[in-house]
Amino acid sequence: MSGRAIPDATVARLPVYHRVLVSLADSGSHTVSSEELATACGVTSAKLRKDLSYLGSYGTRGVGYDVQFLTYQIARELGLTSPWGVVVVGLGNLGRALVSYRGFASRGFQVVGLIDSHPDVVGTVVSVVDRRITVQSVDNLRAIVADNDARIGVITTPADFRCCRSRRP
Amino acid sequence: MSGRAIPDATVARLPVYHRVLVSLADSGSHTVSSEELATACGVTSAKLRKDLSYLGSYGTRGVGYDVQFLTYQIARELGLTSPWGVVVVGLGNLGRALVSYRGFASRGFQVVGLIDSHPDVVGTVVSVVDRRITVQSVDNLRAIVADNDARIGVITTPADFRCCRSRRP
DNA sequence: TAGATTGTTAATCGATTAACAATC
DNA sequence: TAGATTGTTAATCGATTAACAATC
Repeated sequence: MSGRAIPDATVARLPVYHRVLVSLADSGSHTVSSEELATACGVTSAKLRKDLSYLGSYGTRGVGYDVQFLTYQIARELGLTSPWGVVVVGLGNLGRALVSYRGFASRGFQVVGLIDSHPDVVGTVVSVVDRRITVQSVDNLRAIVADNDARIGVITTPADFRCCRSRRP
Repeated sequence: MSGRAIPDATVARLPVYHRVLVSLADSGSHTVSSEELATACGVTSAKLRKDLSYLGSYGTRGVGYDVQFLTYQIARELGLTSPWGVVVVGLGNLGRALVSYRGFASRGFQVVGLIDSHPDVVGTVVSVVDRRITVQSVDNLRAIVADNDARIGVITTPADFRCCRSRRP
């Protein structure tokens, strides 16, 4: 099953299934049928079973799916089992608000680098959820990304500044 | 052409075409070929022409499309020619920041109502871009929506509060 | 075993693509 | 007219659906 490509339309629905499964687990469900899960996700049970079949055979005929196990398998497929590294560029009000937001960590994102252009800000230490990170110059961006395998960049600079820089690279 | 249903996949791409056309107009283009526009939108020219053909025949063979005219036709199809009414519920920091954000108005949204639960806030007048609107109680929500033909509700209340209310309707 | 539910099949449906006639 | 580009056709490709054999 690992060699086959999963259809785009299926991949697009996996996050929905994952979210609904997490909330099912929160409300105490241990097992769920394709019919129940499909209804909760707003799709048909046939489509849901077809989608899940691309991941593998994780259900039990006559019983349904184990909520924990299926949640994990989808998370694994989506690359949610290890956190995604994020670099935040721009530590104004918005940037500082974002890095202290605990919702990122709980959803599998981890801030691994902070960048700012202002000399007074570079070198300062900022609290990021459970750690403290030193703000660095944009000159170090490439190294930060490489060292931490960062995959996502969040740009929280003023709009006009962003504009300026992209026109004078 | 007005009777036929436009495929979902096409409708999903129209906002992209619209945005790119607006920026082409900003940069002074008067005419654009399907090849140029498609490249700028990240699709193939065949797909673009097929998509546009569902709206009508708005191009000129041998020449291309008039940027202004095509922009307008897509805007009309998307219902962007008259603003969408928005009601904002919750006038804390986030709600107040949103209603004063000029980006909504320039993108075809118009705040037509403000709701808050706090008795001290109800009855106060808030500046909304170019007008001033009186904050009302949630009891008036239905009337506000009906009177202004509001189509979008933005809920900017604390998460736990939102939770509470949905469990005790 | 009997009932329930999955995983898969095959048919249908919708979207994409390449090619080109129409035509400015 | 000659060159360019649209709008449309028909073939291909991918997604959805309903049905049901497999099996817990």
